[in-house]
Amino acid sequence: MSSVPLDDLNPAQRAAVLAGDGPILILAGAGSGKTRTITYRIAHILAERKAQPGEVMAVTFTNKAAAEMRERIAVLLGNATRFPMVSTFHSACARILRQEIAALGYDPGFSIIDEGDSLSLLRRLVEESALPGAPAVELIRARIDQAKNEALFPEELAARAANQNETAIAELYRLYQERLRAMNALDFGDLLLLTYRLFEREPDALARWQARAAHLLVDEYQDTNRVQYLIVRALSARTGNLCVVGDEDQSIYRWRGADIRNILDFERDFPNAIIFKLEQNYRSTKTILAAAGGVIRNNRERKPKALWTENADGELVTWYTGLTERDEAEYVAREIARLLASLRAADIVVFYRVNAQSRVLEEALVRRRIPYYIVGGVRFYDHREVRDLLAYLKVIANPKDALSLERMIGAPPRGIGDKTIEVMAALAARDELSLFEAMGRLESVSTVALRIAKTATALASWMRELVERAGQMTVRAILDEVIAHSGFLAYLEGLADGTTRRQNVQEMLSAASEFDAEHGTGALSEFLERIALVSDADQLADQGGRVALMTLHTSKGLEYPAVFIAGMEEGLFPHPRSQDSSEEIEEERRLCYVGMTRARQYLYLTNTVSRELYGVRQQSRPSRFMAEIDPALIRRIAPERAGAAAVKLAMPGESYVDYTDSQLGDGNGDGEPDSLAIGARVIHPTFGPGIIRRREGRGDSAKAWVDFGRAGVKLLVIKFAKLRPIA
DNA sequence: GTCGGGTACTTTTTT
DNA sequence: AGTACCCGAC
Repeated sequence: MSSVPLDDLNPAQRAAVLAGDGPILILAGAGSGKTRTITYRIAHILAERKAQPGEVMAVTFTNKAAAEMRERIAVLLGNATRFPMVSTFHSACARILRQEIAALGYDPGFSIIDEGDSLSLLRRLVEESALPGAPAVELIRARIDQAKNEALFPEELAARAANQNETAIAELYRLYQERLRAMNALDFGDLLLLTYRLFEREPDALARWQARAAHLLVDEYQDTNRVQYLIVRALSARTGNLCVVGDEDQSIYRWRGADIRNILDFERDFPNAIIFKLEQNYRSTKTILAAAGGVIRNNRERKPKALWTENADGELVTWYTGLTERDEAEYVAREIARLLASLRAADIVVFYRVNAQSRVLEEALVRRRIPYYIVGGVRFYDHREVRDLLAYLKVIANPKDALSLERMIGAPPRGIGDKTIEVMAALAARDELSLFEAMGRLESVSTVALRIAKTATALASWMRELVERAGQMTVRAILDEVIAHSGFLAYLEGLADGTTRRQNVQEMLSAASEFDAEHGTGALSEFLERIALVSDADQLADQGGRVALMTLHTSKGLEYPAVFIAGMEEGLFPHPRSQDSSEEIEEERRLCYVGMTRARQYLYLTNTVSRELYGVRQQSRPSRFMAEIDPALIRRIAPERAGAAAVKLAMPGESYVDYTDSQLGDGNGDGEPDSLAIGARVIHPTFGPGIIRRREGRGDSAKAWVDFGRAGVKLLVIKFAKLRPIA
C-alpha cells in the first residue's frame, strides 16, 4: 500500500494529518482544505496500518459529502478492498440500529418517518387525548424534536415541565413515542436518541461499535447537537481517538439543536486535545475574504482567528439595489448572462434566505433562457404520487406502519374511507392487532358493508403475501407488482398533471432499478432508508451546465466561482424570526458569512427597495450586514432615479454607480410606452390580465402599478415586465 | 359513507 | 404543490 502524498498539504494540514492518537480539534476556516485534511488523515491512518478499515468511522454532514470523501480515500489508497465507514450521523445511526434495535424493543425493519408523517400523527394524538393547554401541533413537534436533540426522554421532559402547557407537551411526547413504537417507526430525532439510549443501556452493543470507531472523525463539528455529542463521546470513550473538524463561524443549525459550545468547549471536554488551526484560505480572492471577514468580526461568540490567502485581490464585491424583487431578479439574470461569456453555468450559484425567494429568480432566468435548477425546496420524494407508492413499500417493509397503511388504502380510492378505517382501528385496539391485521378481519364486523369488507380482505391477503415474497424480490419487482395490481396507473390518469406524475413514477422505477443493481434482492428497508435520509444538498447531482439556486443553509460546504446572494435586506436577512436574541442574530451573521465565503472570484450581494413576500409588499432597508462590509471593497450599483427611497439607503462612503444603458445590457423591454398609459389594459405572462393604475419615472426605470384583480396590485418596472397591451 | 371539487393557507432555515 | 377543511353528489 503506497503512503499518502503529504507534499500536497501545507504545514498545518500536514501536522493535523500526522498527529498521533488522542483527541484532536482541527479548527478549519472557510476554504482552508478541511475535507482534504480529514481525508488524508484517514488515508494516512490506514496506509500506516494503524488501524483496519473496519476500525475507522467518519461522520459528515451530507450523504454527498460522505460519498465524496469515500471517493477521495479510494483514490489515495489505490486498490484497497475494504473501506472505512463514512456516512452522515443519521445514516450511521440507522445502520447501527438496524443491527441492534431489538435490544430496545423494536424490529430491525423499522420505518423512518418524515416531518409530514410526524405532524399528522401528532395532530391525531392531540385530537384523541384532548389535553388541556396543548399548543399548536407544529410547536409541539418542534419541542419534541428539540427534546430529542437534547437527549431528553419523555419522563425527563415531564420532570422539567413548569406549567400546564409544558406538561401537555411532555405528555404528548410520551404518547407520540408510544404510538411510534406500536408502528415500529422512528422519526429523525429517534435515530439519534435511540442510538444514544442503546449505548447507554447495552454495554455489549456499545463495545461492538466502539471497536468500529477506534478512530472516529467528525466533520462539521460546529453543527453537532447535544445527543450527537453524547454519541460521539460514547463511541470514542474506549480509544480516545476522536478527531473533530469544524469552524464555529460556520455554525448555522442552532435552531435544529446544534450547540456551538460543542466546538468552543472541546478542549475542556477532551482535556488532552491537540489543536490545529487551518487559516490559509485557498478558495476566495483577498477582497471576498476581507468582505466576509468584516461581517463575521462582529460576532462575539467565536475564537479570534486570522484567515488569510495568497490569492489575488480580485474584483470588488458588487452590491446592487433593485426597486423590487423582480428588478433584483432581472439584474441577477442579466449579470449571469454576462458572466456566461467567461464562465460555465455550473460555475454560478444564487443563494437566498428563504425558499419563497426562488420563484421570482426562476422567472427571470426563464425569460433569459438561462438553464438553472433548484436544490432543495420541494423534494422529488414529496410528490404525492411518489409518496403514495412509497406508502405501499413502507407497509411491505414494515406492516405495522399504520400511517403508510392508511395512505396506501386511499391511493387509489377503493371505497374504504375514514369511517371504515376508524372501525379497523377500533377492532385493532380491542383485539390487540395491528391495523394491517384488522384490515384482514373486517368481515367479522357487522357494521361494515360486506362489499367493503371483502375489498379489505382481498387487499390484506395480497399485501400479506407480498410481504412474504418481498425478501426474495428486488425493489423494482415489488414496485412493478404494486403498480400492476393496485390499479395505480388508472388512478394517476384521474389526477391533475397526469403526465408529470407518470414521469415521476417512471423516475422512481429507474431509481429502484439503479438501487437494485447495487443491492440485489431483499434490501427494501435499505432503499426506503436511503430515500428518507437524502438531504437537499445530496440532490445536488452534477447537473452540469446549469446555474444552481438554493438556500444559504444548503450552500454549506460548497464553492463556486461566482456567487449571488439575493435579498440582503432587513426583514428578510436577518430573518425577522431570528432577531429576538443576540444568539439568533449571530447565527444569521454566520449564515451570511457562510454564503459569502462560498465565492471564489465573483461575489454579488443584492437587495431591493420594496419587496413582496408572502403576499405583502413592504419597503425594505439594506441588511445590517451590508454596513459591516468595508465600503472600499464594494462596487455599488443603485437605480438611477428610485426617488427618495433609494437615496435614503445611501450610507457614508458609498460610491454610487448609476444605471446606464450599457450596464443594463440588451434588456428587451417590449410594449409601447404609449400603449401603457393609465387605464390601459395589459396582459402579463405570470399575473394575467390587468389594468395600469399609476405610472412613475421615465426611461429604463419607469414603473407602473398594475391591478391584476385577484393577484393584487403589482409594482412593475416597465422595461422588464413583459406587459403586453390588449385591446 | 365515500369521494371529488372548491377554498384557504402554507413559509425560516432541514436531517 | 401539498394539505386541511367544507360541501354537495352519488
